Amino acid sequence: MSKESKCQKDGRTHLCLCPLEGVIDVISKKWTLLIINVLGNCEKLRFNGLMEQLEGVSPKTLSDTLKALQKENLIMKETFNEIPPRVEYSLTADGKELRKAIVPLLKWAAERDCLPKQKCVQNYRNKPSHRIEL
Amino acid sequence: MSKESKCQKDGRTHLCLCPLEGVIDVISKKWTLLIINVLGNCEKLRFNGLMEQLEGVSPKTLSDTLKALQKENLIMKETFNEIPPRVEYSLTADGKELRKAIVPLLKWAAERDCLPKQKCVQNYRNKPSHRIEL
DNA sequence: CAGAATCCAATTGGATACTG
DNA sequence: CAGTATCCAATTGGATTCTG
Repeated sequence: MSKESKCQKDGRTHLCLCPLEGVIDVISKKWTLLIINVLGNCEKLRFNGLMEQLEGVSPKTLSDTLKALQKENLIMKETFNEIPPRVEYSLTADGKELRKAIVPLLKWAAERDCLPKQKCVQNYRNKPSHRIEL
Repeated sequence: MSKESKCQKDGRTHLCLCPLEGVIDVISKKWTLLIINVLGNCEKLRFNGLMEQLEGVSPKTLSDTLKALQKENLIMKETFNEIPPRVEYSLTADGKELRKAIVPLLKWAAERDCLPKQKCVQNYRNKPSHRIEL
């Protein structure tokens, strides 16, 4: 989804950034909510730590998503000059706000597991990224 | 995003529906949050009413999204046998729960309009789908 | 370890025209 | 009015291999 949408004002077409559409860009990316959530749970995580917590994400996708989240100022990256390299990701203040804001959504989602089609009700909570710590 | 993910249990691989991933499927669709929001604002809306409120959605996309939301039992459709035809969409109880759950997210989004890059701060609130009524 | 690079399949969604 | 039918361009994200 494009971040820019057109607004009409006094006959001229110009660009605006609509926050609601902006947030949809952010949270609609497949792994975003999960990342925000686990970083909320764990405080700091390294690249491979995230790979594990997320279970199934590819390095490319994770890398892309992390960059997008940094650009949005939702997570921060701390690099240590060591060998082997160490990099730690954590939520920014904005990211923590977002995490708070999605908690009701996560709870709503978690409570929907009474749907008939599900077969793995007892198991999914074992997935680290599905744990919600308040 | 696929609705099914694999879970391991006692050596066997079987399918499960993880609610957290399920909800991401739902809300990550481009117009979903906007639809849930305007239906929360307006109670009942007809197809073309939604088209107007949403400003920029194509009939195909709206139609697809509405079907998906019905399937998820988030909105309901009421058809009247009249000519010309009349159809009204509204939130189900589940949909209303979802709406409540996303309010913090919408507010968070609305408060982010202090970002530097924006040029249309005064205007976006005029977009009906961006109004949030509590 | 923390990614970058490449390639590719599937999904998404927009534009447009048409219909009961 | 409330969609459906087509067609198509762009985006997304997975698999895999490689590297500082």
